[in-house]
Amino acid sequence: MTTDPGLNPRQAQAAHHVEGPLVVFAGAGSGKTRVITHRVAHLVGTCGVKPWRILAVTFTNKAAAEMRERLSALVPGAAADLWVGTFHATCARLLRRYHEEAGVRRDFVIYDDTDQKAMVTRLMRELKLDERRFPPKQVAARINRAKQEGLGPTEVEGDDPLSRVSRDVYGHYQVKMDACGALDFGDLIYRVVRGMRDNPELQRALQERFEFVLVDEFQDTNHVQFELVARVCARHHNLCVVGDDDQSIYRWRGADRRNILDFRHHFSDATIVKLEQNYRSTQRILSVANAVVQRNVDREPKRLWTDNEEGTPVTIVSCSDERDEAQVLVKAMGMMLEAGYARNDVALLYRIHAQSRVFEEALRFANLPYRVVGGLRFYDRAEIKDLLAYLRLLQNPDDDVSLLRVINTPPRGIGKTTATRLLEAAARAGTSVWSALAVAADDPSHGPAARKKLGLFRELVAGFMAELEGGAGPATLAQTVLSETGYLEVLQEEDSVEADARLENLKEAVGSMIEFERDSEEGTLSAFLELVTLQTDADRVDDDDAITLMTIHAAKGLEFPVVMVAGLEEQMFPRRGVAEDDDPEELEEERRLAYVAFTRAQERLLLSHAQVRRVYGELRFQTRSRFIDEIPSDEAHFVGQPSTAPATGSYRARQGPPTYTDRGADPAGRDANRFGGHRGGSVAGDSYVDRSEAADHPEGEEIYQGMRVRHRKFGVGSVQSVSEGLPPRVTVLFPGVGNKQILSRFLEPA
DNA sequence: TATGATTCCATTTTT
DNA sequence: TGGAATCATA
Repeated sequence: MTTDPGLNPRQAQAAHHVEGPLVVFAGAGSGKTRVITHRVAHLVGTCGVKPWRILAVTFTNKAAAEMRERLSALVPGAAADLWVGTFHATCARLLRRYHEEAGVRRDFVIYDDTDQKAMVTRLMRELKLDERRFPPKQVAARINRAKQEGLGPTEVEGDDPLSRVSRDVYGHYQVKMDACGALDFGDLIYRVVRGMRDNPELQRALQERFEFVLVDEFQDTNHVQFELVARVCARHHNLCVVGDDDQSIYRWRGADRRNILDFRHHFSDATIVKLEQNYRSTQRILSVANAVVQRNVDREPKRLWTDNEEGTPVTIVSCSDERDEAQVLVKAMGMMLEAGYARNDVALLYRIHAQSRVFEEALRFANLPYRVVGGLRFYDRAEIKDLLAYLRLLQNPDDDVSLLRVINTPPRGIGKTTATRLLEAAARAGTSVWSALAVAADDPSHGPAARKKLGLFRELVAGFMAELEGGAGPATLAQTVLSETGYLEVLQEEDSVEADARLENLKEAVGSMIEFERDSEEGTLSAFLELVTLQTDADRVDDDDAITLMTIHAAKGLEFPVVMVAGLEEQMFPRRGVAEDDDPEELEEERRLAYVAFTRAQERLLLSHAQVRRVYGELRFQTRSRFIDEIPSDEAHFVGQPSTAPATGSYRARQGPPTYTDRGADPAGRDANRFGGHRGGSVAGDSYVDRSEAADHPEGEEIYQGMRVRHRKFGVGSVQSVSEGLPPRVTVLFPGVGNKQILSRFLEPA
């Protein structure tokens, strides 16, 4: 057995495992990615496994890209041939390759959740079902749930009205989707699995193709995903799964932790490896995270430990209300920056998106650049979806959802009445809307004006299709579509800020298509469309120097030197819905969520709670979270007014209420120097006073282009540019670091 | 067909 | 409370 440099014994054991099932319980920050990549490298490099016989599945495109990148460094040349991708992307690829065996169209389009909802809504209207009683959203959720369980329309259980309706709609939905040549996200996986169930040929082909299978984040897999990998591995038994049951936070999406917890029962000869050494966080941060998650009953026993420094105590701040909380945390952020942390080092995490607003306001007021992760995705913007709908329509005219989206966008006089008649005609004939459109010219139910307009639209689209046939790429097609439909013109004439932003977005979209044509092998429209629907904003680069705001869910897999978690109050976090059902499973998931949040922190962790909070416009008196009370008091430092009453509940009473010291000027925690000191700066209690003085006395005139300045963290650099305004912001080029935007008060002449 | 009024609803969202 | 989505009305 070779010894990989820099792998600890456990990591090496996992990395060098070759044959047979393997489960790796990888605690937060335990070097999981290293293990995975080294194992693949070992298989290819040492064992001589052909890279294209290895399948590695991740949950995000980002993780897939990262894995591929790291592998190309370890095993040059092989990385391109490996099957690395998300469940969805991998299945899409398989379905294209084996479309016949799996019984899907080769040129299928992929519907995202919005498209799916549009389809369900339309279907329910056609079926004359009461949308009030049975919200399409819920029905769609039922359909998705069924697919996650690997169940078809007839196999869905439940006798309540919603279940019946959902079952009914599900059946019709699949027929309709088929007619449209569309697959939703759930279908991608479900159809592969069904193909394998129904067609032994396909099953055998896939089993033979993949000699080694590796699944990351296995705690987040659902039932079909489990069935998929189990079937694929049934022949070679070389299934390696990696994950952490304590970080399972997607139960509500159908993820089942039993997949990893019971792995040893499903594969009785499985090797079990636990990675418990954490390389990320200080001892105190870990012990706080451990204290919270260890209260869970249903978990694989393990305890994360570290050789890292003890670190500063975790700071817990009590605030009067959510605005106060925002002010206090923003002030603390300022101190961290003064102590030498970069803005990119600091993250603010919260349980729900709605919490971000107050923080955004406070950050804007303090002039601190920030970025909010999540929210509206680029490809979800209306104008982008419009453009993509046109493009999808060209690829597959039977795609009803896309057709209906653009048939009157921009407005071309095809109103509701005409559209409804067209839909009815399609339903009567049992065809796609496009087919109905072809015969609409002879359909007497449309008036002469309507017929003419429908004909014009059909010709317009047919013209685009001819261009596609002629070999035009996505960028060219997009430009043609935007100009010939009058889409650009309408926006230009509107001449508003919003319209300009839309034009800008469309430009960016076309730009990305040009890039795609240049960089990708195929460069085809269908390849582009697939990429775009399976991609999220998480993949977009975020290299600007800013403080990061996001939900805890979005933070999974990331790490930051400084992490703040807001809103540690009962009902908020742990989150409880209006329906006061005490589901212990849900509480355990909240606890895992807290564990994920806390273990994002490398050096400093700050938690806050408010005593009063406005929720849906109503004032609510909050009790601090039980999670706070579960933290060992010698690991924490309490700041601010003590909370009203300690949380009550079934948990063990702590050793008496925590003692909060006066918050005063020190929300960042006393004695910041205790931590290592390599950050150089102190987070002195009075440092924010300097900041306010600095704001009163702008130092703009003292800083000039080309000047050499010193920053506590980045060292000496040269000023590239100075922006006007209060406070003045300076771009400085630090050798070896790059350009940084820095407030002038953090700089001194060098 | 476009706008303003009204009503409804409200965790988390890897694809 | 605030936003999105739907409805009513010119």
